[in-house]
Amino acid sequence: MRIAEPTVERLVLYARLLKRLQEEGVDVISSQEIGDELGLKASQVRKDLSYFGEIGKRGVGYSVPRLCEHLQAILSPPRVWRIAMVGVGRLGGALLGYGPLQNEKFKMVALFDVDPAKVGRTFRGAPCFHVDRIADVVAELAIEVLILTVPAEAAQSVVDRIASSSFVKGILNFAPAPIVVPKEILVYNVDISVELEKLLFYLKQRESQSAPFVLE
Amino acid sequence: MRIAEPTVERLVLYARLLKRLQEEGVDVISSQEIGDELGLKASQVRKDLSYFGEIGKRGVGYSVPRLCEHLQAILSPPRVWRIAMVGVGRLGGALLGYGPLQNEKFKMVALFDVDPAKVGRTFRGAPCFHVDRIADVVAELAIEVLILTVPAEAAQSVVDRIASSSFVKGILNFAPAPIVVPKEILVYNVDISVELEKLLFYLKQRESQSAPFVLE
DNA sequence: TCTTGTGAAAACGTTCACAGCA
DNA sequence: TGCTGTGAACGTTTTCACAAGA
Repeated sequence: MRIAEPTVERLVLYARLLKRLQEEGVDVISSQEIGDELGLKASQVRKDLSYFGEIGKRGVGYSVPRLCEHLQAILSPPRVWRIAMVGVGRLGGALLGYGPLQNEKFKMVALFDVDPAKVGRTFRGAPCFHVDRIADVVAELAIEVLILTVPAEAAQSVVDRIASSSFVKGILNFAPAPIVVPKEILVYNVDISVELEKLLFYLKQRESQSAPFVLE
Repeated sequence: MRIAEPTVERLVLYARLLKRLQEEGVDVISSQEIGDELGLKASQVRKDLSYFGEIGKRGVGYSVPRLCEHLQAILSPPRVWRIAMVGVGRLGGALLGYGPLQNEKFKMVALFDVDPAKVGRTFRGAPCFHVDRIADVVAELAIEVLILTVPAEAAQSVVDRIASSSFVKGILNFAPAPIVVPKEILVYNVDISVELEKLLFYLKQRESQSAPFVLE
């Protein structure tokens, strides 16, 4: 069955929350309580969880350890993904050491950059290659996922260089630019300035709504 | 009229694209061409643009300078927002210098951290205060928007300290934690590890689909 | 003829409301 | 009685299909 993207997003949040609750020694939790914690309707929580079988107990709620394990299983990868980061600038560098991204689900096996000062060095255990060598290195090291933290102008050229080989299956794109990829490659965009623009747009809207004598 | 969030997101992408096209000296563009560039259906592009009046020419397309100006006007804020960043760690530091966030739509007027080595200093023109002083400083400097780049555990406590005063109207939350805010405050979450988890989830799904003899 | 603008239809996601079970 | 699981209703967003205009 196909699981909708908003559902997957919430599943990650449930998994995080349940892990915390388990550490706190909570035994049982209701869909209502989960919803309160995460700002969701109880019915939403129940529907999301029901896609993966009956896991709660009617009249009682969800066993925290059981639901936690269940969610881990749903979100656990089939194996450890081999991933690489392209662009070890300010943002890339920050993400390399970013706690929430230190994860047992993948192994950072290579870095790529154009800066001669970085190429040849090793950062947090991952060797840095020149981007010009990306096609070869991706094949040699069997890299499956790329984290793209290059400037907008460079994003598409990186994609083009790895698109022909069928090693890369997914890209997490931080570049503020849309990238065109073959449909075999799955792309998620994290576009920081788009999020900020959206926030400012709706703040503007709210402001003009509350302002008197302005019709829009 | 209320504009749907997915529409606003695409408007930002249109604005970016049109700006580039204008610099390249392109004169006219069709909804089909815009769609091809951004991976959207032409009908989607037309519907989005039509919410703000008839801007194209039938049989011809959209005038690039005209559409560009139109989009700027839609997305332009009523004034320069006064914003602050809470948490000048690895990620916060990277965002401070991040090109796409150097923006004439807002001014970074303050930073907050708990690290004594940072408090009292100035980074990129913005003075850094101790987080304990946030309630006062937000009021003094009339800060309207916060960028939250603190650890997950600290996010809610920051919010609680500024929630009572009605200065802060929006928060861009990078902490991998849900935050509870009064409904007057608008929150956008940028949760990097959630995006990566979603990518890995769907990669897993694709893999198990193509694998033979596995029914799921 | 070509491309926009737009109602209507379809697809998608959320919420409701209640049956079913502890 | 209380809370889950779920079909049906609802609301939202996307896509279609075509009339209207350059």
